[in-house]
Amino acid sequence: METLPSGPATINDVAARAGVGVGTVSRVLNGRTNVRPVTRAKVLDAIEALKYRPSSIARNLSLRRTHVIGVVVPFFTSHSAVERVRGVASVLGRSPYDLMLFDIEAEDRREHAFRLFDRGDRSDGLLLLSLVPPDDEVERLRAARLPCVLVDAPHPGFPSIVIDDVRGGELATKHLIELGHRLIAFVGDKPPDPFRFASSRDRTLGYERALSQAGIEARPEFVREGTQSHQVARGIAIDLLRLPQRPTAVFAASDAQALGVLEAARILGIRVPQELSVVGFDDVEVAALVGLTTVRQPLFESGRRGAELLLQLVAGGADQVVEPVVEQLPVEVVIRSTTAAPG
Amino acid sequence: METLPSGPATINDVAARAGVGVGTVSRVLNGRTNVRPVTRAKVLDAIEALKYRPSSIARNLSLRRTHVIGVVVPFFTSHSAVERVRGVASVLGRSPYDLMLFDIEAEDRREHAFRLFDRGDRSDGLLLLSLVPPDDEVERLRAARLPCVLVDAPHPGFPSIVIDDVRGGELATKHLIELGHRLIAFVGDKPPDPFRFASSRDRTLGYERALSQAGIEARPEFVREGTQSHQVARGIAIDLLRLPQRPTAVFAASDAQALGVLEAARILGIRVPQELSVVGFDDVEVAALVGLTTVRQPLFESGRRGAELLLQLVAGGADQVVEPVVEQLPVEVVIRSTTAAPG
DNA sequence: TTGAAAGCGATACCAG
DNA sequence: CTGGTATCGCTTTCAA
Repeated sequence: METLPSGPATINDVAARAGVGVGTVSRVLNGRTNVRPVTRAKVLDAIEALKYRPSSIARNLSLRRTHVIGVVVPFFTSHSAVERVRGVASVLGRSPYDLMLFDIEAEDRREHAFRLFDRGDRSDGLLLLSLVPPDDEVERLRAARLPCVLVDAPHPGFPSIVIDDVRGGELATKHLIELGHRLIAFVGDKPPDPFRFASSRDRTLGYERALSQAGIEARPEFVREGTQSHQVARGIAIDLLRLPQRPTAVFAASDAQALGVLEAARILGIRVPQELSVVGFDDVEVAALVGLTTVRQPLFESGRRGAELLLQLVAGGADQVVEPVVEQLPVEVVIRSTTAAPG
Repeated sequence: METLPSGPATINDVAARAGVGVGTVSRVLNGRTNVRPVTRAKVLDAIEALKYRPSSIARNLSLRRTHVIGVVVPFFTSHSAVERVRGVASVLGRSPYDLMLFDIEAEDRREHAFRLFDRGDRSDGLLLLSLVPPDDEVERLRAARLPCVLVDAPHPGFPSIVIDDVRGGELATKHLIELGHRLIAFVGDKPPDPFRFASSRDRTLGYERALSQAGIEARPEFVREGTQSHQVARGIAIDLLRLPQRPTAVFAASDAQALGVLEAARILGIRVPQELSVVGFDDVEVAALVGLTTVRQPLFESGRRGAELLLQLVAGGADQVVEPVVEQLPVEVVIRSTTAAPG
């Protein structure tokens, strides 16, 4: 009979069976018009009979493209990151691109750096969420002409989707000031590691600016730093709320941290918002559920826009001139039930 | 001087520059020992000078493996799915495998079916979360000898990680019965589409079983079906709570739906748990935050185990005999503050 | 319109 | 030990 089917059918098998050349099969596969209908039919029959499916790997090699978009995200454990990834997925889902997820939290930094950027040929484009690549990586990315877009992190070399964190921090703090608060504390992130982007720091800046604009003296003991986890934030907040001169309001650099503050208040028997006002940042889904007043940033939208922009770059080809545009998304305070005038 | 560097350096460039054959370069690259130190040094120098990085694509083609694990997830918008993916990511992060995410919610079914399983050569293994593949796909997966593991969905052909949904539903309902409730309603999913797994249906079964065991007559008007979204569940719950004979307790097939029920109660001014008890299912993070009594299933753990099992299969090679073991993870009721004896 | 052949960039076998 | 060459499965000139 025929050659024994060792493994899945290849384009050669199809060509042989249809009695044509591989080139012709390829043309049919790619919807080229310059194929006689009769020939096309023969090829289609062979494909059907052999249950042939083209190998995307071989295709990748030949075309020098992967149809994959890489999404690099630190700390995939955070709600905000997930929300952004959702935005990305919503765009890629309607495109021919697949989504490769690189969670650098889960792996050793060195290994990651090696693997991810090994050549940049695992994906046709990279979306970096909330992290700024070190300079040497930037250089390699450019050398590899790999389209890149940053979300929630600024970099002079790449287009980026950001928000005005300073302004966000300012808005939150102003809201508290306008309610009449004067003793306002801040709970934020630790100083960032080389990879992560320091959005929290900018929010601190906004906090300080709002205070000084209102003529309120900043108290060093009111500014605390920890990690994003609400557990850690809770501990920090407990310290804060045990101060001899206790703050009447807390602005947290993220909703996760704000939730920790809320827990701390509950533990200490401090009523919110009567005795303590709390403002978060992000407006993750939980915020609405627990009635947390917060600064909303368009998380899903940022992922969506980032993906759109990246797809555009990818489509534009490697030779286009990419200007590192900075797209700024709006922020706004969403007032719910964790803030009120000081008791 | 040398050939102009059109694109990144290849293994040929390295071989030429080092004055050796490509075979030797490949050996060095792959850490083979049978290379003279001097030769190795020359190759390493050339690699360094050329900033050469091997092409993973070409590697894939030659090796016939991708070092990618595909994770197929419907409804990536749900917390439980995300939690599972986290579990998967935690395992893959410490492995040489990358994670490709296929969100079939975001794309057209037909397109998906074509793309995802086109040949199965985009990944070395597939993890299917909460969905059962249609029979023809199963056949293709087997034909392609692509290792597969199901999480939160049973199938006679593949190993799977599951929980006992019937028992979960039973436990939840029993908890309510033991509190003294007799008018217990159920809010669950719609009948499943061909793809999605019907865990909700099994939970209904458990609900019914618990009722009958307690000698409580099941009321058809107390069993409602909608979607997973809490918005829809809220609407359904409002209907339910407006019934002439209103239930004193509701068991929801997921925490998302339970949150909808909670909202409904708030809207109607019904106090929880005094006038209405609510039990959810999953124990997503939010559940703890809002104090929801729920049936805990190990979401993260299920992803973790699934990934571990899959990696094992992948390592085992294509020729091993895979018995479709079913691994069952435990469920338990977590009692918080949304359940109490009927008022 | 179509077939033959040359890449794409690695791995692996086979002599030497 | 090492170089040469076939191979992986597809796309794409280049002639015919």
